[in-house]
Amino acid sequence: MYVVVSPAVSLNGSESPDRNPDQGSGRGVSVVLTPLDAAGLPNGPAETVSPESLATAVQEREAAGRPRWVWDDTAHWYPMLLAAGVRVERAVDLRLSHAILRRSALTSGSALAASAPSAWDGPRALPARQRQETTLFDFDEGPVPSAGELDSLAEFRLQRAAITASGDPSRLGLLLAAESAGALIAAEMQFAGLPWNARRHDELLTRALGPRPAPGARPAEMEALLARIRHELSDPEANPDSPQELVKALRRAGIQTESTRSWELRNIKHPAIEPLLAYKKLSRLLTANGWNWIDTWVTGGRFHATFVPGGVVTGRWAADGGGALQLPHAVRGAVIADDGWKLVVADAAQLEPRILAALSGDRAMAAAGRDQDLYNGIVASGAVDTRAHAKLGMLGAMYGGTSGESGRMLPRLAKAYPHAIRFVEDAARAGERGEIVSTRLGRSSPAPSDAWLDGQDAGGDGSEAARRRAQTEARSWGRFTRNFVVQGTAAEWALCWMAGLRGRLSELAGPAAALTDGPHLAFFLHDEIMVHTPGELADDVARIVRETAAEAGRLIFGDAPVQFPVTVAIVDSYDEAKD
DNA sequence: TACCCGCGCCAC
DNA sequence: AAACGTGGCGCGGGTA
Repeated sequence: MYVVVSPAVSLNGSESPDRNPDQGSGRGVSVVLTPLDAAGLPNGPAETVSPESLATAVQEREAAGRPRWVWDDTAHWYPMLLAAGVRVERAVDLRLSHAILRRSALTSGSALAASAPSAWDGPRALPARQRQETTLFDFDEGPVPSAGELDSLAEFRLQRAAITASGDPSRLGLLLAAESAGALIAAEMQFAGLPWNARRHDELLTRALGPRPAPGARPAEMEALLARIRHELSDPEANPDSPQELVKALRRAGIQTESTRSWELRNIKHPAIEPLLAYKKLSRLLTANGWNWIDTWVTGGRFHATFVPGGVVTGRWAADGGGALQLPHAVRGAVIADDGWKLVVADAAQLEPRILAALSGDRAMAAAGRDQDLYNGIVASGAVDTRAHAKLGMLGAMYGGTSGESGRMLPRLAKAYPHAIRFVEDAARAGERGEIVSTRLGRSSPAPSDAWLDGQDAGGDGSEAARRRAQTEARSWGRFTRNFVVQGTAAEWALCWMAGLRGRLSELAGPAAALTDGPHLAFFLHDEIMVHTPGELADDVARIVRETAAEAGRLIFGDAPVQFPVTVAIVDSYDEAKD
């Protein structure tokens, strides 16, 4: 059973749907709930409810039969339901699904793929704090649509038709279910927030930087380092906050450097370098995750990150605000479970090479990862001599690295794991030819831009410079498609993992407790998840985390002989979880 | 004042 | 040792 949730639109246009109404203000249009069968045909009476009574109506239907809620944008509808204490089990996010189906090679012949760009290709609903800062619609392509174009019933039927007619409905069906579940999870995680102890964070900052300085002033530790830098450079004006000025100051002191990047400075022998590197480290901590960050992002002991499902072309999530996907290890000690609660932190071990082994059907690589660290398994097979080399080589193979240690490992890996290496090489060659590549479940890469295609044309019969530029661009796009298939399929695995985990957590404690009263997902980072749970359930959660990881592998790869082990830590503080 | 871009660095 | 994928973000320094 599906129920479409859509704004009521009157024919005279006096009520127009607003994708970003002021939540909770009472303004906004009525909402229609339309029951549908799997083919998209009505199978019950539609009901019109006021915005104020939407949550109650959803709650009632959820309790009665757990329908699959169909709406244009989870980021628009679900936060207000969550704020009212309503959790839904299943949903279809039409906007996220549309983005996948429009581009997928599996649905290239569908009416949906052929349709003109519309509001369905537009951006997600924005969180409240950004609404005044951005225009409502900001399109990369196509005209600005009228809001009335967002006809969720029609779009749902278009999507069902595209999926049914695709060569492999089960793959796309799984992908869209996982993507939509991810949208629910993202909203729930933002609602619950990551437990964040501002006092502990302040202690960490004070230990590293000194006490919080007055606004605009440097912390004491940075001031002390600055004095040392200036002394060692014999330059009382040296300014490490400006790369341009710093390069000049370094050159005046006889230090030849092209940039002020830490890795370049690290190779220079000069007494100013050590305090300079320390200064840069502290400066980064201060500006990115210092006291201002706490003031901006921590409220009520929680960091309410905005996760953006589908925000990355490969299908990875992006984040918006607070740098949620780049929380530095230096402040993870401030992530502390509530009293009597635990953090269950789980990390998929060597996820991407395992994904590659499964994608390519490379039995030797699958064997290398069986019941052990995959990189150690590669060493044990005799292909390379150390774990570091195995890791470097595999990352290079998946990223398209050619130089250094990584490039030197490639021939050995290609010999030991020919199927795996050929798989990524094929993806790279396809990209270089301008072709599209797809993940296991059917998310396809974007076509190269017109500028890229023009460049390739120009390289064919143009000057030597044009030819070289074309080759450089071709190889660059090849590195993108090479990585796309692995990173994108790893993202699918992670979505399936999370979706399965979410379901099992709600079974464990009951759906009523699943928002914040019981074990719930609190954080996600590409191949790592965190559950905030009452302490007495932590062992159960840890077991479920492992089981759902294995299930995700079976869902996507069937009985492929590749394991997907996870390292699980039950801790009070995020920094106790080993990386 | 508002915007834009390059730099550098954080995460995976 | 630094070149090889996906991102976000704050800053300095420039422009409109």
